[in-house]
Amino acid sequence: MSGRTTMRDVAKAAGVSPMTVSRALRGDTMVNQKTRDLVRNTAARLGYVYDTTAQAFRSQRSGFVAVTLPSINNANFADTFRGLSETFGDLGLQLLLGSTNYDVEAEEHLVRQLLQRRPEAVILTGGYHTDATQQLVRAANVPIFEIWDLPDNPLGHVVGFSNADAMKPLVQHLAKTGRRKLAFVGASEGTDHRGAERRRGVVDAAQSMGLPDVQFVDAGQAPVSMTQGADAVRALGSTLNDLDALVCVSDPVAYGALSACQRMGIRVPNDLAITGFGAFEIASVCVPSITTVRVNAHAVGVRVGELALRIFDGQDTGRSMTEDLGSSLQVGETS
Amino acid sequence: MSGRTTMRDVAKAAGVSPMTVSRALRGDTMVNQKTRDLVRNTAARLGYVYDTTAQAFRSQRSGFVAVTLPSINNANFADTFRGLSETFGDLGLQLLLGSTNYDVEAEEHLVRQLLQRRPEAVILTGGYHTDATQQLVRAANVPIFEIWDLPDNPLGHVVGFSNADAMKPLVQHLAKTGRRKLAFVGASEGTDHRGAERRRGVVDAAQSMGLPDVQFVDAGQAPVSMTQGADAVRALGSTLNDLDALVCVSDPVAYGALSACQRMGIRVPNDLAITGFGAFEIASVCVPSITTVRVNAHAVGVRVGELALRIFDGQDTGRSMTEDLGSSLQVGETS
DNA sequence: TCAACCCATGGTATCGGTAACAGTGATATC
DNA sequence: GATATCACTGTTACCGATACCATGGGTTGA
Repeated sequence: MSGRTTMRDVAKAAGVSPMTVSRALRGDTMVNQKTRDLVRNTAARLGYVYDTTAQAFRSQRSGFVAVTLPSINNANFADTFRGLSETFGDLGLQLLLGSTNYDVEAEEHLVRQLLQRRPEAVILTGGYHTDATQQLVRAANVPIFEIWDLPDNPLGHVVGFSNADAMKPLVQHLAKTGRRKLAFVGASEGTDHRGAERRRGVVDAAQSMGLPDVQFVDAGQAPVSMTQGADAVRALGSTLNDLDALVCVSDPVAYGALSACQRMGIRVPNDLAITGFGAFEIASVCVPSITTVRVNAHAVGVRVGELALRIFDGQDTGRSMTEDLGSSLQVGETS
Repeated sequence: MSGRTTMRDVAKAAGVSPMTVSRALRGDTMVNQKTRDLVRNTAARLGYVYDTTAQAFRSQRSGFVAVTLPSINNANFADTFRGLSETFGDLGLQLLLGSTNYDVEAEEHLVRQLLQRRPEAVILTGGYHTDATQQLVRAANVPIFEIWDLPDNPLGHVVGFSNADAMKPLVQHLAKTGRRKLAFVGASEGTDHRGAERRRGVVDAAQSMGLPDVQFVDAGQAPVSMTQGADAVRALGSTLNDLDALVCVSDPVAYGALSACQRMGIRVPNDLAITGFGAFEIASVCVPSITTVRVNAHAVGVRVGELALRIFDGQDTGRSMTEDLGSSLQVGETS
């Protein structure tokens, strides 16, 4: 009477054992249909609410999957999360979400906390983590997924794409349309690992194509916002005249750069090309539309869920799987 | 040996009782500093990972706060979530997030699932729910918060603002600058309750100011995207010439409308005014910048956390609190 | 010297489900 | 008619932490 209604109460009211209540409510095991209905009705009548914590405790299966994202306020990561949510939801698993704010130390703290909930799988964005984080998730002894990147030494499974390789077709496209002097607009060194990879891809591609050195425009701490992108470009001032193209770390940054150019009277794409990354909605809606790189963020989430299902089902145990979902150039009006 | 390391193992290795390990690791209770260090070192050496599920079970405190949002892919809701995350994180509580996709039935399903985790508080976006949802959360007997709205019959506490009232200064501003024939661009009836409130606010304000009837432009299912906004405006065709202003349900929709106008050669604001809602970053960055309504999404999250703290501390028990955080007009270049 | 008190620690029962195994009655098989 | 098989239900013992109470040794004060 003091606490909430439990299975025991339901059992008593229905005249059966608690075990039968457990079976009737879960539905997977054998119970007479009549008994099942009786129990379910009784439970509903008493307003019984199943206690997943107790179930998780006894069965040693939390029903959780831990997910870390650099930022939740990002359409692409949100899409990935949606994909994960749908797929794992179908498996009866709930997502435990944490945001690292692009900081590996924060990620470590977060992972420590998430692991205490005994997740049945761990999904980390990116392939760059502190040593402690790596040790922790390895010791957890559950499937590990690294997403949105193709790490050299993965912790477990990988579903992503090469951020560096993704930039090659973009640079080729720019070179082919006569742009030679490029600048990369991105976050300060050391904050955004995937952004740094993209920059590396641009620098390497430019070099291999015989273009002059790629200038770096520091737009501040990750995640770089539209405003930061606009400010960084505005700060370039007349230096902009020497450039042929601004290769931005993301579409929001590219859009900020575009708006700054519009305010400064620089004609895009005539005077300057601008490119983004991520194929955010704004890239195709804005005027002029932005040349960008499409990555299927939603598919990353779905694919992780599908692989996890195969692993839980006992297929593909042991072997670490890597899925390169690739990326594709999406040419817009800014180049 | 078979399972994971438990407190018993740590206790044995450190030569103390499990009870002492429990106290030493939690840190709030009385333990000799030397013993505490010994236990902590032993735990670290053994790679012990605290089991929050067991703790939650035994102490009947899950450490969870349930949150439902209409969509995670929305900068404003993401800001609210961030505010919640920060504030509840400081209280040692973890957020359990679910997305309803603007559907009260989906919300009911979600709430049912979340309550099984025995959250210590429930936070629902909006004030419109199914009867079953209302019954469920009431029966849960924990603090309830409804956010982003000011419901007439709140379930518990409220932190938000009036979506209808927020539109009044906007319509006044439009009227004052000579715009008379307004159209509201938003989601189909019945999908977006807060959007419908905004529309009602516009209709009422226009009426009380003696403006002609406000036309409704259906842009499709919520959440209405930039693309949907652009398509809806494009579909209006020459009808646009009869209008003075497009009042859009959100900034993304307004931006879509703006881009459509730019492509159609309609001059904004000369031929047509456009307004948004939410003060998304794009509203201030784009050219021309969009007139919008600023709501402090982040503050909603923070405020809920602060109120929850007061409730948990035993102050303000019983009484239902309502916090109207208001909103403010942010005039841009599109009007 | 002894009661009163505090600090630090240990022992035991228990939170609400379910795994594992043990019945029980009905029907099928030889 | 005895046995095997099946469908269904019950009994018992936990999962890993901690609430609650007990206890031992040291200090204080009269």
